[in-house]
Amino acid sequence: MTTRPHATRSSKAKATPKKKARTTYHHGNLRQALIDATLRLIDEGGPEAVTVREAARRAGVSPGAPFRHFPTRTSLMTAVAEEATHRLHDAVFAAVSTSDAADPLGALRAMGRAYLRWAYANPTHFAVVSDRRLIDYDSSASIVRENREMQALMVRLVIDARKRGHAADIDPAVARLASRALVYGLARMQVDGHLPQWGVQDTRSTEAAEAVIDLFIDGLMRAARPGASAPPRRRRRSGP
Amino acid sequence: MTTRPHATRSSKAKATPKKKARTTYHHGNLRQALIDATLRLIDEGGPEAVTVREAARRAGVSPGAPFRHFPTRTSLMTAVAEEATHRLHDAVFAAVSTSDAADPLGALRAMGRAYLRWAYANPTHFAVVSDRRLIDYDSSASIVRENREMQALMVRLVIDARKRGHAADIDPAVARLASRALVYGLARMQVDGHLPQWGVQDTRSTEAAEAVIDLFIDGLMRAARPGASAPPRRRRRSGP
DNA sequence: ACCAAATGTAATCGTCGATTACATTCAAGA
DNA sequence: TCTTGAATGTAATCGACGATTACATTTGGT
Repeated sequence: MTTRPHATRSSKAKATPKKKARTTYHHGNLRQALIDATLRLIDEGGPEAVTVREAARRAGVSPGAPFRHFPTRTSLMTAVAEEATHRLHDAVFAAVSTSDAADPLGALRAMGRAYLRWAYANPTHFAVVSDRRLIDYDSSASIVRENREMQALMVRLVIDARKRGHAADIDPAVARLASRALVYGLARMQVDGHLPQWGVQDTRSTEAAEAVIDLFIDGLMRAARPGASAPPRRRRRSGP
Repeated sequence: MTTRPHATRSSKAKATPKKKARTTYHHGNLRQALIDATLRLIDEGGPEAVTVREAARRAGVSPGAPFRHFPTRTSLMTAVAEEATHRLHDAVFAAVSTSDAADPLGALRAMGRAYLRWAYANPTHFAVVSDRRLIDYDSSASIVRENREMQALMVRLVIDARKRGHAADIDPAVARLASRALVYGLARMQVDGHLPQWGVQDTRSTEAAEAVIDLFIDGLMRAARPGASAPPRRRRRSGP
């Protein structure tokens, strides 16, 4: 919050001269414009900096206009999270779908990498997706469903790896929690400002995070049981 | 935040009949009373629910009174984070200090466990500590110092383990990041509501998390290099 | 006993989220 | 093409909040 009124005030109208003084009475696509404006606000000052009024201002409409589309601030945030979850979901599934079906651990690695790459490339979206206090999680069927699907995919890969003898003989529940925690922790640390804030262009964050994932998958799941039959070992980054 | 005015209003005065109508003009220890009230507010509705006015209300003082002690809402949150960081710091160091100096990996495990146990037992404090957007991180020398000390301790343990040949031949930077991410992820997932919300009494969350830590330390750091000389293997939970 | 510093009160300002009544525009059916 | 109701934006309002100031009370040292 909350407020920080002076900063908000200074940026309210003068700092955004791009406001092109809409000529039509109806905006045209206010709903999406509000979502986009919200994303920009999060980019600039974090989720706490989001203000329905400011989003309306940037969309060039009156403070009450958003009410038609989003009756509460939470519903606006939830809409943003809905869009973000959908993108994350697609990125993850796309990565897994192009990986070798006979190598579930490779797919798991691809999944983790895709998740992280997305989170690092879109810290704004990730911040909204990951903090369930910001949104009305259960009110969005799509968010719940797509999250379930990602969870289920991960579970399936872990179980498959164990069946094929690619993974160590570990309690699957523990392995699952470890996988989630590792990836989530890497992403959240970045978002929460616990890691060096290198630019988006800089690949060091991504590389470090992917090294951790490789360490986890190779070392733990595979090498922890050296006698197990392992699938053909692909060199890193040989995939798409 | 941000407001949720009706809920706030309903609890403003009537729901807290314990307000003992302070007879003295001066409160006595308003500063600490405000910090305590803030912690209770976070417990009830998360960090976003914290309101300087409500904290003042619960302390039984006027809305302007906190200004003497905390000129901004952020400074109040920072004070809370200061206290929380100190407790976390002490818990972590106490755990490590009572562990075997010849077993750095055991100490690392104890460190991770202590961190997690603290976070799970005090999700409120942890939420404030971990989200640096809520506070003015650099303004608090003690927060910065104590965090640095915890970081340094972890690095020392990892390096020591490698020197003694207890840890696998892994890039220390990667191992460090992995350790941090794993523990942070476990704690943050709990706080962010991504794990089953078992009661504080229920030990399942803690047990699951500690199993992950054990998996990480035993499986990855140690067993990943089966030939390495390992310290005397203590059974789990044999320590304090 | 006195006074200055510390501490709390009262009042005020501008912003925010939420909500209503009202105005304007659009689009579907005649 | 014209009408009309639904969709959409405006204006105005309410109570709460963060911040800040002037003023009142208390406290503790001398």
